[in-house]
Amino acid sequence: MPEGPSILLLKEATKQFVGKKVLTVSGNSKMDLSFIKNKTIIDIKTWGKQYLICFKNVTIRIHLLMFGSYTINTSKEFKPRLHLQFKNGELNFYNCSIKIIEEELDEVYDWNADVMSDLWDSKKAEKKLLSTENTMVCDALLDQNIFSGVGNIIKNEVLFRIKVHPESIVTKLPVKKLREMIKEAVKYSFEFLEWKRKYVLREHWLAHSKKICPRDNISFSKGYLGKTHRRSFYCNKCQVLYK
DNA sequence: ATACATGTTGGAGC
DNA sequence: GGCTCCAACATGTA
Repeated sequence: MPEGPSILLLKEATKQFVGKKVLTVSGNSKMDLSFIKNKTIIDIKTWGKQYLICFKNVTIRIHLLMFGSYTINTSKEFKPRLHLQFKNGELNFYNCSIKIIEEELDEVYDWNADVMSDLWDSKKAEKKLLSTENTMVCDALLDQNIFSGVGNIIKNEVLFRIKVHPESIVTKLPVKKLREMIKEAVKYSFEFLEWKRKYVLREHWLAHSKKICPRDNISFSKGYLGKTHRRSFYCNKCQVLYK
């Protein structure tokens, strides 16, 4: 489930644990995380698709990858990768990737690259995009160093909205189009967030996993494009190829 | 019911 | 070293 907006919802739902002390740590993670027992969560942050549980001097990074899931104050039948027990409540993560971060987060993360952060910097994104060489827009949108939080659904929807073919080369886009792409990546992410919150995300898809272009009423093309080989749905008629 | 997917990482091979 | 491909992880959905 997790593109950036979904992780923001996870953050919202777990803010209740900030200030709480971890009473028990368990799970089937290969990593030894017992050292966070009796530590207090001082903050919960996100960077794109990454969920960050902050303790004094250390952060636990959770990435839900493609099929990760979580439960709050309930549990599933099978064993979680990570279970955190609090005095009132619990937090469980399943099938996720876990990392321990000991560095200062500001050293690890470029907050300006997170499309949903208050610190998002579109000018900086533009600079990064202009410094790419021979890069397709379908790959650029998925580049977490440029658009942290953007995933495949957002990619497909943004390109459809701005009428750009996924195989277009970033540096061949007119500057106006490039800026439109940057702007729309942010705008769509926030719309995604609100639709997801109301469980109506899917019904708002115009391109992703669709068969027919709603603008031209002709078949969408489907391909595993770019270096990332991720599914692209696009209309050869209304989405312009800049090459 | 078989195949595929909202993602990333690390290693092999060139 | 850098690029690309591939397997691996694992579950919900069509």
